[in-house]
Amino acid sequence: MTTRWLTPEEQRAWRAYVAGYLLLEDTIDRQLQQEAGMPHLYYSILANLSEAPERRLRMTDLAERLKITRSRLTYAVTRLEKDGLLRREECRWDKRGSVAVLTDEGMTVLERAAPGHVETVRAFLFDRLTPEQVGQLEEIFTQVTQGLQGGDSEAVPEDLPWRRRSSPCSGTP
Amino acid sequence: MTTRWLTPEEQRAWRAYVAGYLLLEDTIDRQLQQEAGMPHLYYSILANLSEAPERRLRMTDLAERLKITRSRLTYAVTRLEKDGLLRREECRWDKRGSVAVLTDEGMTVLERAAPGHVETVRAFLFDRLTPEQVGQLEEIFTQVTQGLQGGDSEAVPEDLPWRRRSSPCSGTP
DNA sequence: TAGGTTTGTTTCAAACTTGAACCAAGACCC
DNA sequence: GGGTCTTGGTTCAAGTTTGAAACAAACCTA
Repeated sequence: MTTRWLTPEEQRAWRAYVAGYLLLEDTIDRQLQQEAGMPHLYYSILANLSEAPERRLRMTDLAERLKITRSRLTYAVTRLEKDGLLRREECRWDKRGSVAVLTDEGMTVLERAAPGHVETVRAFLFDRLTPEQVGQLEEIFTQVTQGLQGGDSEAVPEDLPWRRRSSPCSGTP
Repeated sequence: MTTRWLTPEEQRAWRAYVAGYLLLEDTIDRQLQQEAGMPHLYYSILANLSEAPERRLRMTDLAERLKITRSRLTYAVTRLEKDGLLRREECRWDKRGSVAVLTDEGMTVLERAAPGHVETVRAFLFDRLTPEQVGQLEEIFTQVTQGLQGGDSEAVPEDLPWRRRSSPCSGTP
Protein backbone atom coordinates (compact mmCIF):
# COMPACT_ATOMS: atom_id res chain seq x y z
CA MET A 1 0.00 0.00 0.00
CA THR A 2 1.46 3.29 -1.07
CA THR A 3 1.69 6.01 1.55
CA ARG A 4 -0.69 8.89 1.41
CA TRP A 5 1.65 11.69 2.43
CA LEU A 6 0.38 14.88 3.97
CA THR A 7 -0.63 17.68 1.67
CA PRO A 8 1.16 20.99 2.11
CA GLU A 9 -1.83 22.37 4.01
CA GLU A 10 -1.86 19.38 6.29
CA GLN A 11 1.84 19.67 6.87
CA ARG A 12 1.53 23.29 7.84
CA ALA A 13 -1.33 22.49 10.16
CA TRP A 14 0.52 19.61 11.71
CA ARG A 15 3.62 21.63 12.38
CA ALA A 16 1.72 24.53 13.80
CA TYR A 17 -0.20 22.19 16.02
CA VAL A 18 2.83 20.33 17.33
CA ALA A 19 4.74 23.52 17.99
CA GLY A 20 1.75 25.09 19.64
CA TYR A 21 0.88 22.34 22.00
CA LEU A 22 4.45 21.81 23.07
CA LEU A 23 4.84 25.46 23.92
CA LEU A 24 1.47 25.66 25.57
CA GLU A 25 1.93 22.58 27.69
CA ASP A 26 5.36 23.72 28.62
CA THR A 27 4.08 27.10 29.69
CA ILE A 28 1.23 25.68 31.69
CA ASP A 29 3.45 23.15 33.40
CA ARG A 30 5.95 25.79 34.30
CA GLN A 31 3.31 28.08 35.69
CA LEU A 32 1.70 25.42 37.82
CA GLN A 33 5.01 24.08 38.98
CA GLN A 34 6.01 27.53 40.01
CA GLU A 35 2.85 28.56 41.74
CA ALA A 36 1.42 25.30 42.96
CA GLY A 37 4.38 22.97 43.01
CA MET A 38 2.85 20.43 40.67
CA PRO A 39 2.62 19.77 36.95
CA HIS A 40 -0.49 20.13 34.85
CA LEU A 41 -1.59 16.54 35.14
CA TYR A 42 -1.52 16.62 38.91
CA TYR A 43 -3.59 19.75 38.95
CA SER A 44 -6.07 18.05 36.64
CA ILE A 45 -6.36 15.17 39.04
CA LEU A 46 -7.31 17.49 41.85
CA ALA A 47 -9.66 19.43 39.60
CA ASN A 48 -11.41 16.28 38.47
CA LEU A 49 -11.87 15.05 41.98
CA SER A 50 -13.20 18.38 43.13
CA GLU A 51 -16.04 18.13 40.65
CA ALA A 52 -16.95 14.56 41.37
CA PRO A 53 -19.75 13.73 43.79
CA GLU A 54 -18.29 13.56 47.29
CA ARG A 55 -14.98 14.51 45.74
CA ARG A 56 -14.16 10.87 45.19
CA LEU A 57 -13.46 8.71 42.15
CA ARG A 58 -12.34 5.19 41.41
CA MET A 59 -8.84 5.02 40.07
CA THR A 60 -9.95 3.57 36.79
CA ASP A 61 -12.61 6.21 36.30
CA LEU A 62 -10.11 8.89 37.00
CA ALA A 63 -7.61 7.44 34.57
CA GLU A 64 -10.33 7.18 31.98
CA ARG A 65 -11.33 10.82 32.38
CA LEU A 66 -7.79 12.04 32.30
CA LYS A 67 -6.88 9.85 29.33
CA ILE A 68 -3.84 8.43 31.00
CA THR A 69 -2.68 4.95 31.91
CA ARG A 70 -3.47 3.49 35.28
CA SER A 71 0.15 3.11 36.12
CA ARG A 72 0.80 6.77 35.51
CA LEU A 73 -2.14 7.61 37.70
CA THR A 74 -0.93 5.35 40.49
CA TYR A 75 2.34 7.19 40.62
CA ALA A 76 0.73 10.61 40.59
CA VAL A 77 -1.81 9.71 43.22
CA THR A 78 0.88 8.30 45.44
CA ARG A 79 2.71 11.57 45.30
CA LEU A 80 -0.38 13.66 45.92
CA GLU A 81 -1.29 11.41 48.80
CA LYS A 82 2.11 11.95 50.35
CA ASP A 83 1.50 15.66 50.04
CA GLY A 84 -1.80 15.22 51.84
CA LEU A 85 -3.86 16.60 48.99
CA LEU A 86 -5.89 13.44 48.60
CA ARG A 87 -6.23 10.10 50.30
CA ARG A 88 -6.95 6.60 49.12
CA GLU A 89 -9.86 4.61 50.41
CA GLU A 90 -10.77 1.11 49.51
CA CYS A 91 -13.86 0.51 47.50
CA ARG A 92 -16.71 -0.91 49.49
CA TRP A 93 -18.32 -2.91 46.71
CA ASP A 94 -15.28 -4.19 44.96
CA LYS A 95 -12.40 -5.09 47.15
CA ARG A 96 -9.97 -4.88 44.30
CA GLY A 97 -10.74 -1.26 43.77
CA SER A 98 -9.44 1.85 45.41
CA VAL A 99 -10.86 5.31 45.44
CA ALA A 100 -9.11 8.64 45.51
CA VAL A 101 -10.69 11.28 47.73
CA LEU A 102 -9.78 14.94 47.68
CA THR A 103 -8.90 16.20 51.15
CA ASP A 104 -9.78 19.63 52.46
CA GLU A 105 -6.19 20.60 52.13
CA GLY A 106 -6.25 19.42 48.54
CA MET A 107 -9.30 21.54 47.92
CA THR A 108 -7.59 24.54 49.41
CA VAL A 109 -4.49 24.07 47.32
CA LEU A 110 -6.62 23.65 44.23
CA GLU A 111 -8.58 26.79 44.91
CA ARG A 112 -5.44 28.74 45.47
CA ALA A 113 -3.91 27.47 42.25
CA ALA A 114 -6.94 27.83 40.02
CA PRO A 115 -6.85 31.57 39.29
CA GLY A 116 -3.26 31.54 38.10
CA HIS A 117 -3.89 28.52 35.97
CA VAL A 118 -6.97 29.94 34.34
CA GLU A 119 -5.17 33.19 33.80
CA THR A 120 -2.44 31.37 31.92
CA VAL A 121 -4.82 29.38 29.77
CA ARG A 122 -6.59 32.58 28.97
CA ALA A 123 -3.54 34.67 28.27
CA PHE A 124 -2.00 32.21 25.87
CA LEU A 125 -4.98 30.57 24.34
CA PHE A 126 -8.45 31.97 24.68
CA ASP A 127 -7.59 35.62 24.67
CA ARG A 128 -6.05 35.00 21.28
CA LEU A 129 -9.00 33.22 19.74
CA THR A 130 -12.25 34.50 18.35
CA PRO A 131 -15.45 32.90 19.62
CA GLU A 132 -15.67 31.02 16.32
CA GLN A 133 -12.23 29.62 16.83
CA VAL A 134 -13.15 28.44 20.30
CA GLY A 135 -15.98 26.49 18.72
CA GLN A 136 -13.70 25.12 16.04
CA LEU A 137 -11.18 24.01 18.60
CA GLU A 138 -13.82 22.12 20.49
CA GLU A 139 -15.19 20.57 17.36
CA ILE A 140 -11.83 19.43 16.06
CA PHE A 141 -10.63 17.84 19.25
CA THR A 142 -13.92 16.29 20.06
CA GLN A 143 -13.66 14.47 16.78
CA VAL A 144 -10.13 13.41 17.49
CA THR A 145 -11.09 12.12 20.91
CA GLN A 146 -13.99 10.19 19.54
CA GLY A 147 -11.88 8.65 16.85
CA LEU A 148 -9.34 7.59 19.39
CA GLN A 149 -11.64 6.02 21.89
CA GLY A 150 -15.23 6.88 21.30
CA GLY A 151 -17.14 3.80 20.21
CA ASP A 152 -16.93 4.29 16.43
CA SER A 153 -15.16 1.10 15.55
CA GLU A 154 -16.15 1.61 11.91
CA ALA A 155 -13.58 4.06 10.82
CA VAL A 156 -10.55 2.77 12.65
CA PRO A 157 -8.80 -0.50 11.90
CA GLU A 158 -9.24 -2.59 15.02
CA ASP A 159 -6.14 -4.64 14.76
CA LEU A 160 -3.31 -2.19 14.87
CA PRO A 161 -0.89 -3.79 17.29
CA TRP A 162 0.15 -0.62 19.05
CA ARG A 163 -3.28 0.76 19.90
CA ARG A 164 -4.18 1.17 23.51
CA ARG A 165 -7.16 -0.89 24.39
CA SER A 166 -9.71 1.14 26.29
CA SER A 167 -10.98 -0.83 29.25
CA PRO A 168 -14.74 -0.53 29.62
CA CYS A 169 -14.78 1.48 32.80
CA SER A 170 -17.17 0.89 35.62
CA GLY A 171 -18.75 3.58 37.78
CA THR A 172 -20.70 3.18 40.97
CA PRO A 173 -22.57 -0.13 41.12
CA MET B 1 -7.71 41.40 40.47
CA THR B 2 -10.70 39.16 40.13
CA THR B 3 -10.29 36.03 38.04
CA ARG B 4 -11.87 35.85 34.63
CA TRP B 5 -13.02 32.26 34.66
CA LEU B 6 -13.60 30.33 31.49
CA THR B 7 -16.99 30.56 29.85
CA PRO B 8 -18.85 27.29 29.34
CA GLU B 9 -17.82 27.28 25.69
CA GLU B 10 -14.21 27.80 26.60
CA GLN B 11 -14.38 25.08 29.19
CA ARG B 12 -15.75 22.62 26.70
CA ALA B 13 -13.12 23.57 24.17
CA TRP B 14 -10.37 23.29 26.75
CA ARG B 15 -11.43 19.88 27.89
CA ALA B 16 -11.85 18.58 24.40
CA TYR B 17 -8.44 19.91 23.50
CA VAL B 18 -6.64 18.45 26.49
CA ALA B 19 -8.29 15.06 26.08
CA GLY B 20 -7.58 15.07 22.38
CA TYR B 21 -3.95 15.94 22.49
CA LEU B 22 -3.22 13.50 25.28
CA LEU B 23 -4.79 10.67 23.35
CA LEU B 24 -3.22 11.70 20.10
CA GLU B 25 0.27 12.09 21.50
CA ASP B 26 -0.10 8.84 23.30
CA THR B 27 -1.15 7.05 20.15
CA ILE B 28 1.62 8.53 18.09
CA ASP B 29 4.22 7.76 20.70
CA ARG B 30 3.04 4.22 20.98
CA GLN B 31 3.06 3.70 17.25
CA LEU B 32 6.54 5.09 16.77
CA GLN B 33 7.87 3.25 19.76
CA GLN B 34 6.47 0.06 18.38
CA GLU B 35 7.58 0.45 14.81
CA ALA B 36 10.68 2.56 15.08
CA GLY B 37 11.80 2.11 18.65
CA MET B 38 11.68 5.78 19.51
CA PRO B 39 9.18 8.32 20.82
CA HIS B 40 7.67 11.12 18.79
CA LEU B 41 10.21 13.73 19.78
CA TYR B 42 13.12 11.60 18.67
CA TYR B 43 11.50 11.00 15.35
CA SER B 44 11.00 14.74 14.98
CA ILE B 45 14.67 15.31 15.59
CA LEU B 46 15.59 13.01 12.75
CA ALA B 47 12.92 14.51 10.54
CA ASN B 48 14.14 18.02 11.19
CA LEU B 49 17.70 17.12 10.43
CA SER B 50 16.73 15.35 7.24
CA GLU B 51 15.26 18.55 5.89
CA ALA B 52 18.11 20.81 6.87
CA PRO B 53 20.82 21.70 4.39
CA GLU B 54 23.50 19.02 4.56
CA ARG B 55 21.33 17.30 7.16
CA ARG B 56 23.02 19.23 9.90
CA LEU B 57 21.87 21.70 12.53
CA ARG B 58 23.28 23.50 15.51
CA MET B 59 21.95 22.19 18.78
CA THR B 60 20.38 25.48 19.68
CA ASP B 61 18.69 25.82 16.32
CA LEU B 62 17.32 22.35 16.63
CA ALA B 63 16.00 23.00 20.11
CA GLU B 64 14.45 26.20 18.88
CA ARG B 65 12.67 24.46 16.04
CA LEU B 66 11.45 21.64 18.19
CA LYS B 67 10.34 23.97 20.96
CA ILE B 68 12.18 22.07 23.63
CA THR B 69 14.87 22.92 26.15
CA ARG B 70 18.50 22.43 25.32
CA SER B 71 18.95 19.99 28.11
CA ARG B 72 16.19 17.80 26.82
CA LEU B 73 17.74 17.91 23.40
CA THR B 74 21.17 17.00 24.73
CA TYR B 75 19.76 13.88 26.28
CA ALA B 76 17.87 12.86 23.17
CA VAL B 77 20.77 13.51 20.86
CA THR B 78 23.06 11.48 23.07
CA ARG B 79 20.74 8.54 22.77
CA LEU B 80 20.32 8.87 19.04
CA GLU B 81 24.05 9.20 18.67
CA LYS B 82 24.55 5.99 20.61
CA ASP B 83 22.13 4.34 18.22
CA GLY B 84 24.19 5.62 15.32
CA LEU B 85 21.35 7.61 13.81
CA LEU B 86 23.19 10.87 14.03
CA ARG B 87 26.59 12.12 15.02
CA ARG B 88 27.88 15.25 16.69
CA GLU B 89 30.43 17.48 15.09
CA GLU B 90 31.98 20.57 16.48
CA CYS B 91 31.10 23.89 15.00
CA ARG B 92 33.83 25.40 12.92
CA TRP B 93 33.06 29.04 13.57
CA ASP B 94 32.14 28.88 17.18
CA LYS B 95 34.11 26.49 19.26
CA ARG B 96 31.44 26.37 21.92
CA GLY B 97 28.91 25.03 19.51
CA SER B 98 28.16 21.54 18.38
CA VAL B 99 26.23 20.36 15.40
CA ALA B 100 24.05 17.31 14.99
CA VAL B 101 24.38 15.52 11.66
CA LEU B 102 22.01 12.86 10.43
CA THR B 103 23.87 9.71 9.41
CA ASP B 104 22.92 7.52 6.47
CA GLU B 105 21.66 4.96 8.88
CA GLY B 106 19.55 7.64 10.55
CA MET B 107 18.13 8.56 7.19
CA THR B 108 17.29 4.96 6.47
CA VAL B 109 15.56 4.50 9.80
CA LEU B 110 13.64 7.69 9.26
CA GLU B 111 12.49 6.65 5.82
CA ARG B 112 11.39 3.33 7.09
CA ALA B 113 9.44 4.89 9.93
CA ALA B 114 7.82 7.71 8.01
CA PRO B 115 4.98 5.85 6.28
CA GLY B 116 3.63 4.35 9.48
CA HIS B 117 3.85 7.66 11.24
CA VAL B 118 2.08 9.56 8.53
CA GLU B 119 -0.53 6.87 8.36
CA THR B 120 -1.23 7.29 12.06
CA VAL B 121 -1.43 11.05 11.89
CA ARG B 122 -3.80 10.69 8.99
CA ALA B 123 -5.97 8.00 10.47
CA PHE B 124 -6.54 9.80 13.74
CA LEU B 125 -6.39 13.41 12.73
CA PHE B 126 -6.57 14.50 9.14
CA ASP B 127 -8.90 11.85 7.83
CA ARG B 128 -11.38 13.10 10.39
CA LEU B 129 -11.15 16.75 9.51
CA THR B 130 -12.64 18.72 6.66
CA PRO B 131 -10.29 20.91 4.64
CA GLU B 132 -11.73 23.91 6.46
CA GLN B 133 -10.88 22.38 9.77
CA VAL B 134 -7.34 21.77 8.66
CA GLY B 135 -7.07 25.45 7.94
CA GLN B 136 -8.62 26.33 11.27
CA LEU B 137 -6.22 24.07 13.11
CA GLU B 138 -3.28 25.75 11.49
CA GLU B 139 -4.65 29.19 12.17
CA ILE B 140 -5.37 28.53 15.82
CA PHE B 141 -2.05 27.01 16.68
CA THR B 142 -0.07 29.47 14.68
CA GLN B 143 -1.59 32.14 16.83
CA VAL B 144 -0.80 30.23 19.98
CA THR B 145 2.77 29.72 18.91
CA GLN B 146 3.23 33.36 18.06
CA GLY B 147 1.78 34.42 21.35
CA LEU B 148 4.14 32.15 23.18
CA GLN B 149 7.34 33.12 21.46
CA GLY B 150 6.74 35.11 18.35
CA GLY B 151 7.97 38.62 18.88
CA ASP B 152 4.67 40.25 19.88
CA SER B 153 5.69 41.48 23.27
CA GLU B 154 2.63 43.76 23.30
CA ALA B 155 -0.04 41.35 24.26
CA VAL B 156 1.81 39.28 26.78
CA PRO B 157 2.95 40.53 30.16
CA GLU B 158 6.73 40.36 30.03
CA ASP B 159 7.36 39.88 33.67
CA LEU B 160 5.65 36.65 34.57
CA PRO B 161 8.29 34.90 36.59
CA TRP B 162 7.67 31.43 35.23
CA ARG B 163 7.91 32.18 31.53
CA ARG B 164 10.61 30.48 29.54
CA ARG B 165 12.97 32.98 28.11
CA SER B 166 13.47 32.36 24.46
CA SER B 167 17.12 32.71 23.68
CA PRO B 168 17.61 34.71 20.52
CA CYS B 169 18.87 31.89 18.40
CA SER B 170 21.73 32.25 16.01
CA GLY B 171 22.00 30.51 12.68
CA THR B 172 25.01 30.31 10.42
CA PRO B 173 27.32 33.28 10.76
C1' DT C 1 -17.21 -25.49 43.21
C1' DA C 2 -12.70 -25.99 41.22
C1' DG C 3 -10.29 -24.08 37.46
C1' DG C 4 -9.63 -20.58 34.20
C1' DT C 5 -10.28 -15.98 32.62
C1' DT C 6 -10.96 -11.15 33.23
C1' DT C 7 -10.57 -6.87 35.80
C1' DG C 8 -8.57 -3.29 39.15
C1' DT C 9 -4.53 -1.88 40.86
C1' DT C 10 0.25 -1.77 42.08
C1' DT C 11 5.23 -2.65 41.41
C1' DC C 12 9.57 -2.52 39.19
C1' DA C 13 13.31 -1.27 36.13
C1' DA C 14 14.44 1.34 32.32
C1' DA C 15 13.81 5.44 29.83
C1' DC C 16 12.84 10.21 29.74
C1' DT C 17 12.27 15.19 31.46
C1' DT C 18 13.26 19.05 34.42
C1' DG C 19 15.81 22.91 36.33
C1' DA C 20 19.60 24.42 38.39
C1' DA C 21 24.47 24.44 38.32
C1' DC C 22 28.50 24.28 35.69
C1' DC C 23 32.09 25.11 32.15
C1' DA C 24 34.16 26.97 28.31
C1' DA C 25 34.25 30.31 24.58
C1' DG C 26 32.66 34.59 22.52
C1' DA C 27 31.52 39.53 23.23
C1' DC C 28 31.92 43.82 25.43
C1' DC C 29 34.28 47.53 27.87
C1' DC C 30 37.75 50.17 30.33
C1' DG D 1 45.15 43.00 28.25
C1' DG D 2 42.12 41.92 31.99
C1' DG D 3 37.68 42.01 34.04
C1' DT D 4 32.77 40.99 33.33
C1' DC D 5 28.68 39.65 31.00
C1' DT D 6 26.41 36.62 27.70
C1' DT D 7 25.86 32.48 25.02
C1' DG D 8 26.12 27.37 23.66
C1' DG D 9 26.14 23.29 25.55
C1' DT D 10 26.50 19.60 29.01
C1' DT D 11 25.94 17.46 33.59
C1' DC D 12 23.67 15.99 37.63
C1' DA D 13 20.04 14.72 40.87
C1' DA D 14 15.34 14.52 41.50
C1' DG D 15 11.03 13.72 39.54
C1' DT D 16 8.05 11.58 36.09
C1' DT D 17 6.51 8.23 32.52
C1' DT D 18 6.44 3.74 30.31
C1' DG D 19 5.29 -1.09 29.62
C1' DA D 20 5.54 -5.35 31.24
C1' DA D 21 4.94 -8.30 35.07
C1' DA D 22 2.78 -9.40 39.45
C1' DC D 23 -1.26 -9.90 42.48
C1' DA D 24 -5.55 -10.37 44.21
C1' DA D 25 -10.40 -10.17 43.88
C1' DA D 26 -14.39 -11.03 40.92
C1' DC D 27 -16.50 -13.52 37.32
C1' DC D 28 -17.43 -17.33 34.48
C1' DT D 29 -18.40 -22.12 33.25
C1' DA D 30 -18.40 -26.78 33.11
